[in-house]
Amino acid sequence: MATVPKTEQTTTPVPQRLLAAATRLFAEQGYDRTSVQEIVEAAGVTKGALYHYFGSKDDLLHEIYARVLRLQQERLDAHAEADEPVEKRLRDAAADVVVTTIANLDDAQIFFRSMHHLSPEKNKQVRAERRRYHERFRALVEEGQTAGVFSSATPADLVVDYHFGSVHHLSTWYRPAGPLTPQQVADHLADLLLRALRP
Amino acid sequence: MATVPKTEQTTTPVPQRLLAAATRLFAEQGYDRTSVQEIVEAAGVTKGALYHYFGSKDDLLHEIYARVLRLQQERLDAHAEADEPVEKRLRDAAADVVVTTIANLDDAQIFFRSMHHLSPEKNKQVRAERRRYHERFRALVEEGQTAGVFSSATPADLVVDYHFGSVHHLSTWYRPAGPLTPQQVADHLADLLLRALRP
DNA sequence: CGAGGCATACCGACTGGTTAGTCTGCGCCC
DNA sequence: GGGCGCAGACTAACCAGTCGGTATGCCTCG
Repeated sequence: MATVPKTEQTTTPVPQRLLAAATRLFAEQGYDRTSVQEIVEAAGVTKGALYHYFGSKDDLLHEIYARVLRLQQERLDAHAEADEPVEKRLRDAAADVVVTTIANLDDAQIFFRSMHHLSPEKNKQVRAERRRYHERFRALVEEGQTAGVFSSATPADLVVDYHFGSVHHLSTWYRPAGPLTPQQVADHLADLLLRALRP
Repeated sequence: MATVPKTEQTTTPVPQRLLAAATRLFAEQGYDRTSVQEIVEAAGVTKGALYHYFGSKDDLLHEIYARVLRLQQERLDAHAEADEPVEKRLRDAAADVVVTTIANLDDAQIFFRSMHHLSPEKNKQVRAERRRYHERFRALVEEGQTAGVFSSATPADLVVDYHFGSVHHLSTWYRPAGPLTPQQVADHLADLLLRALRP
Protein backbone atom coordinates (compact mmCIF):
# COMPACT_ATOMS: atom_id res chain seq x y z
CA MET A 1 0.00 0.00 0.00
CA ALA A 2 0.80 3.65 -0.18
CA THR A 3 3.03 3.28 -3.20
CA VAL A 4 3.38 6.23 -5.49
CA PRO A 5 0.39 6.40 -7.81
CA LYS A 6 1.31 5.05 -11.20
CA THR A 7 0.51 8.02 -13.34
CA GLU A 8 2.80 8.18 -16.35
CA GLN A 9 4.31 11.48 -15.17
CA THR A 10 7.88 10.59 -14.25
CA THR A 11 8.90 11.43 -10.71
CA THR A 12 12.39 12.73 -9.99
CA PRO A 13 14.62 9.74 -9.17
CA VAL A 14 15.20 9.16 -5.49
CA PRO A 15 19.02 9.65 -5.52
CA GLN A 16 18.63 13.07 -7.10
CA ARG A 17 15.92 14.04 -4.67
CA LEU A 18 18.22 13.05 -1.82
CA LEU A 19 21.12 15.06 -3.22
CA ALA A 20 18.94 18.10 -3.73
CA ALA A 21 17.52 17.92 -0.22
CA ALA A 22 20.96 17.38 1.29
CA THR A 23 22.43 20.30 -0.64
CA ARG A 24 19.78 22.68 0.57
CA LEU A 25 19.93 21.50 4.17
CA PHE A 26 23.72 21.41 4.37
CA ALA A 27 23.85 24.96 3.02
CA GLU A 28 21.19 26.17 5.44
CA GLN A 29 22.25 24.44 8.62
CA GLY A 30 25.68 23.04 8.03
CA TYR A 31 26.68 19.42 7.62
CA ASP A 32 26.85 18.43 11.26
CA ARG A 33 23.62 20.15 12.16
CA THR A 34 21.70 18.28 9.52
CA SER A 35 20.55 14.83 10.56
CA VAL A 36 20.11 12.01 8.13
CA GLN A 37 16.52 11.85 9.30
CA GLU A 38 15.92 15.43 8.14
CA ILE A 39 17.37 14.71 4.73
CA VAL A 40 15.23 11.66 4.09
CA GLU A 41 12.13 13.45 5.29
CA ALA A 42 12.81 16.38 2.98
CA ALA A 43 13.28 13.96 0.11
CA GLY A 44 10.12 12.07 1.01
CA VAL A 45 11.82 8.74 1.65
CA THR A 46 13.35 6.90 4.61
CA LYS A 47 16.79 5.95 5.80
CA GLY A 48 16.58 2.66 4.01
CA ALA A 49 16.50 4.46 0.68
CA LEU A 50 19.40 6.73 1.52
CA TYR A 51 21.66 3.92 2.61
CA HIS A 52 20.58 1.94 -0.40
CA TYR A 53 22.08 4.55 -2.73
CA PHE A 54 24.83 6.10 -0.63
CA GLY A 55 27.37 4.46 1.61
CA SER A 56 27.24 7.11 4.28
CA LYS A 57 26.27 10.66 5.07
CA ASP A 58 29.81 11.58 4.19
CA ASP A 59 29.31 10.03 0.75
CA LEU A 60 26.43 12.34 0.10
CA LEU A 61 28.64 15.32 0.81
CA HIS A 62 31.31 13.94 -1.44
CA GLU A 63 28.85 13.62 -4.30
CA ILE A 64 27.97 17.27 -3.93
CA TYR A 65 31.64 18.19 -4.15
CA ALA A 66 32.23 15.98 -7.16
CA ARG A 67 29.36 17.60 -9.01
CA VAL A 68 30.62 21.12 -8.39
CA LEU A 69 34.20 20.30 -9.26
CA ARG A 70 33.25 18.60 -12.49
CA LEU A 71 31.12 21.50 -13.60
CA GLN A 72 33.65 24.20 -12.84
CA GLN A 73 36.53 22.31 -14.36
CA GLU A 74 34.63 21.74 -17.60
CA ARG A 75 33.76 25.38 -17.90
CA LEU A 76 37.27 26.55 -17.15
CA ASP A 77 38.73 24.14 -19.70
CA ALA A 78 36.35 25.41 -22.34
CA HIS A 79 37.37 29.02 -21.75
CA ALA A 80 41.06 28.26 -21.50
CA GLU A 81 41.09 26.41 -24.80
CA ALA A 82 39.15 29.03 -26.72
CA ASP A 83 40.76 30.67 -29.71
CA GLU A 84 41.06 34.13 -28.21
CA PRO A 85 43.75 36.42 -26.87
CA VAL A 86 44.82 35.51 -23.36
CA GLU A 87 43.26 38.64 -21.82
CA LYS A 88 39.88 37.63 -23.12
CA ARG A 89 40.29 34.00 -22.11
CA LEU A 90 41.21 34.97 -18.57
CA ARG A 91 38.46 37.54 -18.31
CA ASP A 92 35.86 35.10 -19.59
CA ALA A 93 37.02 32.38 -17.25
CA ALA A 94 37.12 34.75 -14.28
CA ALA A 95 33.65 36.08 -14.98
CA ASP A 96 32.20 32.66 -15.71
CA VAL A 97 33.25 31.16 -12.40
CA VAL A 98 31.47 34.03 -10.68
CA VAL A 99 28.25 33.52 -12.60
CA THR A 100 28.35 29.77 -12.09
CA THR A 101 29.07 30.16 -8.39
CA ILE A 102 26.17 32.53 -7.92
CA ALA A 103 23.92 30.17 -9.83
CA ASN A 104 24.85 27.47 -7.31
CA LEU A 105 25.34 29.45 -4.14
CA ASP A 106 24.28 26.52 -1.97
CA ASP A 107 26.98 24.37 -3.47
CA ALA A 108 29.54 27.11 -2.99
CA GLN A 109 28.60 27.62 0.63
CA ILE A 110 28.93 23.93 1.33
CA PHE A 111 32.13 23.72 -0.65
CA PHE A 112 34.06 26.20 1.37
CA ARG A 113 32.46 25.59 4.72
CA SER A 114 32.34 21.83 4.94
CA MET A 115 35.54 20.51 3.41
CA HIS A 116 36.84 19.54 6.80
CA HIS A 117 33.83 17.31 7.34
CA LEU A 118 34.90 14.96 4.60
CA SER A 119 36.80 11.84 5.55
CA PRO A 120 40.56 12.28 5.16
CA GLU A 121 40.78 10.29 1.92
CA LYS A 122 37.87 12.03 0.29
CA ASN A 123 39.27 15.34 1.46
CA LYS A 124 42.59 14.54 -0.16
CA GLN A 125 40.87 13.61 -3.38
CA VAL A 126 38.89 16.83 -3.45
CA ARG A 127 42.00 18.86 -2.72
CA ALA A 128 43.80 17.20 -5.60
CA GLU A 129 41.04 18.05 -8.05
CA ARG A 130 40.86 21.52 -6.67
CA ARG A 131 44.59 21.94 -7.27
CA ARG A 132 44.23 20.91 -10.89
CA TYR A 133 41.64 23.60 -11.27
CA HIS A 134 43.82 26.19 -9.59
CA GLU A 135 46.76 25.30 -11.81
CA ARG A 136 44.83 25.56 -14.98
CA PHE A 137 43.78 29.04 -13.97
CA ARG A 138 47.28 29.94 -12.93
CA ALA A 139 48.61 28.83 -16.30
CA LEU A 140 46.41 31.44 -17.94
CA VAL A 141 47.83 34.16 -15.73
CA GLU A 142 51.38 33.03 -16.36
CA GLU A 143 50.81 32.89 -20.07
CA GLY A 144 49.75 36.53 -20.04
CA GLN A 145 52.65 37.50 -17.84
CA THR A 146 55.15 35.81 -20.12
CA ALA A 147 53.57 37.44 -23.13
CA GLY A 148 53.88 40.78 -21.37
CA VAL A 149 50.18 41.66 -21.46
CA PHE A 150 49.89 41.18 -17.67
CA SER A 151 52.09 42.68 -15.00
CA SER A 152 54.51 40.28 -13.38
CA ALA A 153 54.66 42.27 -10.16
CA THR A 154 52.65 39.61 -8.30
CA PRO A 155 53.31 35.87 -8.44
CA ALA A 156 50.64 34.13 -10.49
CA ASP A 157 49.72 31.87 -7.58
CA LEU A 158 48.83 34.81 -5.44
CA VAL A 159 46.80 36.39 -8.21
CA VAL A 160 44.76 33.23 -8.50
CA ASP A 161 44.20 33.03 -4.76
CA TYR A 162 43.23 36.68 -4.76
CA HIS A 163 40.54 36.11 -7.31
CA PHE A 164 39.25 32.88 -5.82
CA GLY A 165 39.09 34.52 -2.48
CA SER A 166 36.47 36.83 -3.86
CA VAL A 167 34.60 33.93 -5.44
CA HIS A 168 34.76 32.01 -2.19
CA HIS A 169 33.41 35.06 -0.42
CA LEU A 170 30.36 35.43 -2.66
CA SER A 171 28.18 33.11 -0.66
CA THR A 172 28.77 35.35 2.36
CA TRP A 173 27.46 38.54 0.89
CA TYR A 174 25.70 38.02 -2.41
CA ARG A 175 21.94 38.04 -2.21
CA PRO A 176 19.78 37.54 -5.29
CA ALA A 177 17.54 40.35 -4.07
CA GLY A 178 20.45 42.78 -4.12
CA PRO A 179 20.93 45.56 -6.69
CA LEU A 180 23.37 43.70 -8.95
CA THR A 181 22.64 40.85 -11.32
CA PRO A 182 25.04 37.91 -11.28
CA GLN A 183 26.42 39.00 -14.64
CA GLN A 184 27.09 42.51 -13.36
CA VAL A 185 28.92 41.19 -10.33
CA ALA A 186 30.91 38.87 -12.56
CA ASP A 187 31.87 41.69 -14.89
CA HIS A 188 32.97 43.88 -12.03
CA LEU A 189 35.06 41.19 -10.39
CA ALA A 190 36.67 40.16 -13.67
CA ASP A 191 37.32 43.82 -14.32
CA LEU A 192 39.05 44.23 -10.96
CA LEU A 193 41.24 41.25 -11.72
CA LEU A 194 42.21 42.48 -15.17
CA ARG A 195 42.80 46.01 -13.90
CA ALA A 196 45.08 44.68 -11.18
CA LEU A 197 47.03 42.83 -13.85
CA ARG A 198 47.53 45.82 -16.16
CA PRO A 199 51.27 46.21 -16.74
CA MET B 1 43.80 16.85 46.03
CA ALA B 2 45.68 17.31 42.80
CA THR B 3 45.49 21.06 42.95
CA VAL B 4 48.08 22.96 40.97
CA PRO B 5 51.30 23.20 42.96
CA LYS B 6 51.51 26.54 44.68
CA THR B 7 54.71 27.84 43.30
CA GLU B 8 54.68 31.61 43.08
CA GLN B 9 54.91 31.48 39.30
CA THR B 10 51.53 32.75 38.22
CA THR B 11 49.53 30.28 36.16
CA THR B 12 47.49 31.50 33.23
CA PRO B 13 43.94 32.19 34.42
CA VAL B 14 41.45 29.44 33.71
CA PRO B 15 39.12 31.45 31.42
CA GLN B 16 42.01 32.34 29.14
CA ARG B 17 43.24 28.78 29.09
CA LEU B 18 39.77 27.65 28.08
CA LEU B 19 39.54 30.24 25.31
CA ALA B 20 42.96 29.31 23.97
CA ALA B 21 42.16 25.60 23.99
CA ALA B 22 38.80 26.18 22.36
CA THR B 23 40.31 28.38 19.66
CA ARG B 24 42.85 25.79 18.70
CA LEU B 25 40.41 22.92 18.73
CA PHE B 26 37.65 24.77 16.87
CA ALA B 27 40.14 25.71 14.16
CA GLU B 28 41.48 22.18 13.91
CA GLN B 29 38.29 20.17 14.04
CA GLY B 30 35.44 22.59 13.65
CA TYR B 31 32.96 23.72 16.26
CA ASP B 32 30.57 20.81 16.14
CA ARG B 33 33.29 18.21 16.07
CA THR B 34 34.85 19.55 19.23
CA SER B 35 33.25 18.30 22.40
CA VAL B 36 33.16 20.33 25.57
CA GLN B 37 34.98 17.45 27.17
CA GLU B 38 37.92 17.86 24.80
CA ILE B 39 38.14 21.56 25.51
CA VAL B 40 38.25 21.19 29.26
CA GLU B 41 40.80 18.41 29.03
CA ALA B 42 43.04 20.51 26.80
CA ALA B 43 42.75 23.35 29.29
CA GLY B 44 43.47 21.04 32.20
CA VAL B 45 40.17 21.63 33.99
CA THR B 46 36.71 20.07 34.06
CA LYS B 47 33.26 20.95 32.86
CA GLY B 48 32.47 22.54 36.16
CA ALA B 49 35.08 25.20 35.48
CA LEU B 50 33.91 25.89 31.96
CA TYR B 51 30.30 26.34 32.95
CA HIS B 52 31.39 28.44 35.86
CA TYR B 53 32.89 31.04 33.51
CA PHE B 54 30.85 30.61 30.34
CA GLY B 55 27.14 30.20 29.90
CA SER B 56 27.41 27.70 27.08
CA LYS B 57 29.66 26.28 24.40
CA ASP B 58 28.15 28.86 22.11
CA ASP B 59 29.28 31.59 24.50
CA LEU B 60 32.85 30.46 24.15
CA LEU B 61 32.62 30.83 20.40
CA HIS B 62 31.12 34.26 20.76
CA GLU B 63 34.02 35.37 22.94
CA ILE B 64 36.43 34.34 20.23
CA TYR B 65 34.51 36.40 17.71
CA ALA B 66 34.37 39.41 19.98
CA ARG B 67 38.12 39.32 20.48
CA VAL B 68 38.88 39.21 16.76
CA LEU B 69 36.39 41.92 15.90
CA ARG B 70 37.70 44.27 18.55
CA LEU B 71 41.28 43.83 17.44
CA GLN B 72 40.63 44.33 13.74
CA GLN B 73 38.36 47.31 14.28
CA GLU B 74 40.96 49.04 16.44
CA ARG B 75 43.66 48.56 13.87
CA LEU B 76 41.50 49.73 11.00
CA ASP B 77 40.46 52.82 12.92
CA ALA B 78 44.07 53.68 13.63
CA HIS B 79 45.02 53.44 9.97
CA ALA B 80 41.94 55.26 8.74
CA GLU B 81 42.54 58.21 11.05
CA ALA B 82 46.22 58.58 10.26
CA ASP B 83 47.44 61.84 8.81
CA GLU B 84 48.38 60.48 5.40
CA PRO B 85 47.10 60.61 1.83
CA VAL B 86 44.17 58.31 1.26
CA GLU B 87 46.17 55.93 -0.96
CA LYS B 88 48.58 55.29 1.85
CA ARG B 89 45.86 54.94 4.47
CA LEU B 90 44.02 52.39 2.35
CA ARG B 91 47.16 50.50 1.47
CA ASP B 92 48.26 50.35 5.09
CA ALA B 93 44.85 49.21 6.26
CA ALA B 94 44.62 46.59 3.52
CA ALA B 95 48.07 45.21 4.27
CA ASP B 96 47.58 45.32 8.01
CA VAL B 97 44.45 43.22 7.99
CA VAL B 98 46.38 40.60 6.04
CA VAL B 99 49.25 40.53 8.49
CA THR B 100 46.93 40.44 11.48
CA THR B 101 44.84 37.70 9.94
CA ILE B 102 47.89 35.56 9.25
CA ALA B 103 49.10 36.15 12.79
CA ASN B 104 45.78 34.72 14.00
CA LEU B 105 44.97 32.18 11.36
CA ASP B 106 43.07 30.01 13.83
CA ASP B 107 40.77 32.88 14.67
CA ALA B 108 40.27 33.62 10.99
CA GLN B 109 39.44 30.04 10.18
CA ILE B 110 36.87 29.91 12.93
CA PHE B 111 35.51 33.30 12.01
CA PHE B 112 34.57 32.43 8.48
CA ARG B 113 33.71 28.81 8.98
CA SER B 114 31.64 28.84 12.13
CA MET B 115 29.47 31.94 12.04
CA HIS B 116 26.41 29.84 11.40
CA HIS B 117 27.00 27.94 14.61
CA LEU B 118 26.30 31.00 16.69
CA SER B 119 22.84 31.44 18.12
CA PRO B 120 20.66 33.75 16.02
CA GLU B 121 21.02 36.72 18.38
CA LYS B 122 24.76 36.42 18.72
CA ASN B 123 25.04 35.95 14.99
CA LYS B 124 23.10 39.15 14.42
CA GLN B 125 25.33 41.00 16.82
CA VAL B 126 28.49 39.78 15.12
CA ARG B 127 27.09 40.69 11.72
CA ALA B 128 26.35 44.19 12.92
CA GLU B 129 29.90 44.73 14.15
CA ARG B 130 31.22 43.20 10.97
CA ARG B 131 29.17 45.66 8.97
CA ARG B 132 30.64 48.60 10.87
CA TYR B 133 34.06 47.35 9.97
CA HIS B 134 33.12 46.90 6.34
CA GLU B 135 31.69 50.41 6.16
CA ARG B 136 34.72 52.02 7.63
CA PHE B 137 36.81 50.34 5.01
CA ARG B 138 34.39 51.29 2.26
CA ALA B 139 34.52 54.90 3.35
CA LEU B 140 38.23 54.89 2.62
CA VAL B 141 37.65 53.60 -0.89
CA GLU B 142 34.91 56.12 -1.51
CA GLU B 143 37.04 58.95 -0.25
CA GLY B 144 39.70 58.07 -2.79
CA GLN B 145 37.14 57.71 -5.56
CA THR B 146 35.63 61.08 -4.81
CA ALA B 147 39.05 62.65 -4.71
CA GLY B 148 39.78 61.10 -8.07
CA VAL B 149 42.83 59.11 -6.98
CA PHE B 150 40.94 55.82 -7.32
CA SER B 151 38.92 54.62 -10.27
CA SER B 152 35.17 54.74 -9.82
CA ALA B 153 34.57 51.98 -12.33
CA THR B 154 33.63 49.54 -9.56
CA PRO B 155 31.21 50.28 -6.70
CA ALA B 156 33.13 50.70 -3.45
CA ASP B 157 31.13 47.93 -1.78
CA LEU B 158 32.28 45.43 -4.33
CA VAL B 159 35.86 46.56 -4.01
CA VAL B 160 35.73 45.94 -0.28
CA ASP B 161 34.19 42.51 -0.73
CA TYR B 162 36.80 41.72 -3.32
CA HIS B 163 39.60 42.46 -0.93
CA PHE B 164 38.03 40.75 2.07
CA GLY B 165 37.39 37.73 -0.01
CA SER B 166 41.11 37.31 -0.36
CA VAL B 167 41.62 37.87 3.37
CA HIS B 168 38.88 35.37 4.17
CA HIS B 169 40.59 32.93 1.83
CA LEU B 170 43.98 33.16 3.53
CA SER B 171 43.27 30.47 6.06
CA THR B 172 42.58 28.09 3.19
CA TRP B 173 45.92 28.37 1.48
CA TYR B 174 48.45 30.26 3.57
CA ARG B 175 50.97 28.04 5.34
CA PRO B 176 53.70 29.53 7.55
CA ALA B 177 56.14 27.06 5.98
CA GLY B 178 55.48 28.51 2.53
CA PRO B 179 57.89 30.72 0.58
CA LEU B 180 56.31 34.06 1.47
CA THR B 181 56.43 35.88 4.78
CA PRO B 182 53.19 37.36 6.07
CA GLN B 183 54.46 40.83 5.25
CA GLN B 184 55.27 39.84 1.68
CA VAL B 185 51.81 38.38 1.19
CA ALA B 186 50.28 41.51 2.68
CA ASP B 187 52.28 43.76 0.39
CA HIS B 188 51.30 41.77 -2.66
CA LEU B 189 47.62 41.71 -1.80
CA ALA B 190 47.55 45.42 -0.96
CA ASP B 191 49.36 46.04 -4.20
CA LEU B 192 46.77 44.12 -6.17
CA LEU B 193 44.02 46.17 -4.54
CA LEU B 194 45.70 49.48 -5.26
CA ARG B 195 46.56 48.47 -8.81
CA ALA B 196 42.96 47.50 -9.44
CA LEU B 197 41.94 50.94 -8.21
CA ARG B 198 44.31 52.93 -10.43
CA PRO B 199 42.23 55.37 -12.46
C1' DC C 1 1.70 -18.35 -21.65
C1' DG C 2 2.08 -18.67 -16.84
C1' DA C 3 4.46 -19.96 -12.46
C1' DG C 4 8.15 -19.42 -9.79
C1' DG C 5 12.38 -17.37 -8.47
C1' DC C 6 15.32 -13.58 -7.91
C1' DA C 7 17.08 -8.95 -7.67
C1' DT C 8 16.18 -4.29 -6.96
C1' DA C 9 14.12 -0.67 -4.25
C1' DC C 10 12.74 0.73 -0.22
C1' DC C 11 10.74 0.62 4.82
C1' DG C 12 11.26 1.66 9.78
C1' DA C 13 12.27 -0.10 14.36
C1' DC C 14 16.37 -0.65 16.87
C1' DT C 15 21.21 -0.13 18.85
C1' DG C 16 25.33 1.54 20.64
C1' DG C 17 27.59 5.46 21.30
C1' DT C 18 28.05 10.40 22.04
C1' DT C 19 27.00 14.94 23.88
C1' DA C 20 25.67 19.55 26.11
C1' DG C 21 24.46 20.97 30.14
C1' DT C 22 23.12 20.14 35.36
C1' DC C 23 23.79 19.49 40.04
C1' DT C 24 25.58 18.27 44.32
C1' DG C 25 29.40 18.72 46.94
C1' DC C 26 34.07 19.84 48.54
C1' DG C 27 38.19 22.52 49.76
C1' DC C 28 40.49 26.80 50.32
C1' DC C 29 40.76 31.72 51.30
C1' DC C 30 39.25 35.81 53.42
C1' DG D 1 32.08 30.35 58.48
C1' DG D 2 30.63 31.70 54.19
C1' DG D 3 31.29 32.12 49.47
C1' DC D 4 34.07 31.53 45.36
C1' DG D 5 36.12 28.27 42.21
C1' DC D 6 35.98 24.19 40.68
C1' DA D 7 35.30 18.70 40.47
C1' DG D 8 33.00 14.92 38.23
C1' DA D 9 29.14 11.80 38.13
C1' DC D 10 24.71 11.98 35.96
C1' DT D 11 20.79 12.69 32.64
C1' DA D 12 18.05 13.31 28.82
C1' DA D 13 18.28 13.78 24.14
C1' DC D 14 19.97 12.71 19.76
C1' DC D 15 21.99 10.47 15.90
C1' DA D 16 24.52 7.51 12.20
C1' DG D 17 24.21 3.40 10.67
C1' DT D 18 22.12 -1.61 10.74
C1' DC D 19 19.10 -5.17 9.69
C1' DG D 20 15.33 -8.06 8.95
C1' DG D 21 11.40 -7.55 6.29
C1' DT D 22 8.17 -6.37 2.24
C1' DA D 23 6.65 -5.12 -2.37
C1' DT D 24 7.31 -5.00 -7.28
C1' DG D 25 8.81 -5.99 -11.72
C1' DC D 26 11.56 -8.91 -14.75
C1' DC D 27 13.45 -13.10 -16.53
C1' DT D 28 13.49 -17.88 -17.19
C1' DC D 29 11.99 -22.29 -18.07
C1' DG D 30 8.60 -25.63 -18.57
